[in-house]
Amino acid sequence: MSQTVDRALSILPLLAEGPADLGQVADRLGVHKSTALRLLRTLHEHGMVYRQSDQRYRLGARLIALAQEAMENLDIREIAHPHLVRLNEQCGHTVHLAVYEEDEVLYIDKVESRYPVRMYSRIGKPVAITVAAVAKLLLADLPEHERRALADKLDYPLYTARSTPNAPAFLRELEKVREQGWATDLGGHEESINCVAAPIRGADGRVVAAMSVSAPNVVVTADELLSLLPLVRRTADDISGEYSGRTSAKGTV
Amino acid sequence: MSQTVDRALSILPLLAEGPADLGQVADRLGVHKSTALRLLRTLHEHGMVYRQSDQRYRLGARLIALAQEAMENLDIREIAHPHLVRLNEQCGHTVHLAVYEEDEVLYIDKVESRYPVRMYSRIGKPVAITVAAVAKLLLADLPEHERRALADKLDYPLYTARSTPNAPAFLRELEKVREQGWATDLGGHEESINCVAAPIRGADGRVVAAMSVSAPNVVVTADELLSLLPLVRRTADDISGEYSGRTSAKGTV
DNA sequence: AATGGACGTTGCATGACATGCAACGACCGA
DNA sequence: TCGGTCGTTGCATGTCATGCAACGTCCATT
Repeated sequence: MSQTVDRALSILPLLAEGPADLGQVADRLGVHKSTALRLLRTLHEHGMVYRQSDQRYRLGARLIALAQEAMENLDIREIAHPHLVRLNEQCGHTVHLAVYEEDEVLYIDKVESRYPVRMYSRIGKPVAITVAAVAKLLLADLPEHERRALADKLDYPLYTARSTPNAPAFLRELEKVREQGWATDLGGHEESINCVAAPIRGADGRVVAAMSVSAPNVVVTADELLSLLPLVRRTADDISGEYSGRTSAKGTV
Repeated sequence: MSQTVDRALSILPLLAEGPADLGQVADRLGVHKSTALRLLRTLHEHGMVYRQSDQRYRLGARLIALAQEAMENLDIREIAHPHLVRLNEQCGHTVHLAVYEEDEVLYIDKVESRYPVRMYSRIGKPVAITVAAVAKLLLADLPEHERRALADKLDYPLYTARSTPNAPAFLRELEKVREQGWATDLGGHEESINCVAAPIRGADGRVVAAMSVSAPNVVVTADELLSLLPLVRRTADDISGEYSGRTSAKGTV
């Protein structure tokens, strides 16, 4: 691996925390100022970082544009979207689509109940991996050794009293999710929010994505939300079928 | 500028067009396969590219996550600025915009008072975290354990007789601010200066920034300044709406 | 089965180039 | 006016990125 590139890329998450000046970047990288300057200049030429008026650096617009393109290239997203919209029309709640990649789970699509306009605001954000229903489904499908290794590596923040507290509890939960083929998050992330989720599978049966319906319990109780499970699972299965080529888009009404 | 980093970054827009294998990347870059391999490996370690099951590379999840953070950092100031200017035109006083970042509260924008008497502050400078109205709003929104931990860590300098004296008093004040949804600083930082502040919230309801109007009491009394509260809150809500995508900026269709 | 080709991967010798140093200029606060 | 901080630049050094060639593997073809 390349030391120079490694250093340059290390600057990006550093700047994601907030703007930083040259000296701060150099310190955090453990290199000379002039070295940091050259790296930042190169990043700047590619638009990955932006230099604001006070001369401090922050992440650049090009990064955002690239990420947009990256998401549009995910074909699961394209296939799933109309199904998510239809589900949203039927139940009225927020619908999420998420994928797993290298120790992270990301929301890649969202249909917000109250607003017809597609919102990108939260898309791309890593989800609370230890409690989110979609995360459980995606991790439950990993080979056992990977699952175990990942569970040990994770932090288990106690968002609420119902958050998954530690690795053993998480592994037990994943086992349960694996067997039943669906998952919930009942107030594990935010006290008043419940989710119910179902997996989307590829032709080989492996889970390629997961979708969920979320609603605050001031709108519907957990039981009422759970009654949507058959509908959620059917939607997920429809997407699975289309993604793996078993059915066409037109076939599902 | 660094040749190695330059080449590595050139891979990203290339992959944005769609997945590519090692040979294609090497060709497009005009380098040897082994060179391209090393660059891709480094990118991979940082999560910027992802290797899908057919061994082809595509843009990775970390890129999307980074972009998400970048947007959240970039947007608020740009969106807020015209609103701040308009508010300043209406009331004539100094207007501040601040965000919370790693145990600090920073001013990220400021519109100067039209009155000759101006208060000292600088964009990018940490605010007096224990007394500033914007700081109270931003800290009041933190999860309780973080709030408590931070309150214990802070110093409580007695700028004036009305400065917050210690952690318990600060936590009580934060609780009050949290409930009422706005905050003031009446001579807590400088004897003669009063502020009134309101929170700006993202789509998920969390406080992403705070804005305030400040004026010395030789210009307006505290009561007169407080009468501006509805206007300040309305401005903050307008910014919140635009930031979270519920409304669009004026002039854009 | 056998063979050829395409592709990813790995040590290695070479020199291109990234690095740290020191010096300079600009800016800010005292 | 002066000292201090910060960004910037030219340069000598040697680190480290590079291309080469060889190897392993997987398919498709014969």
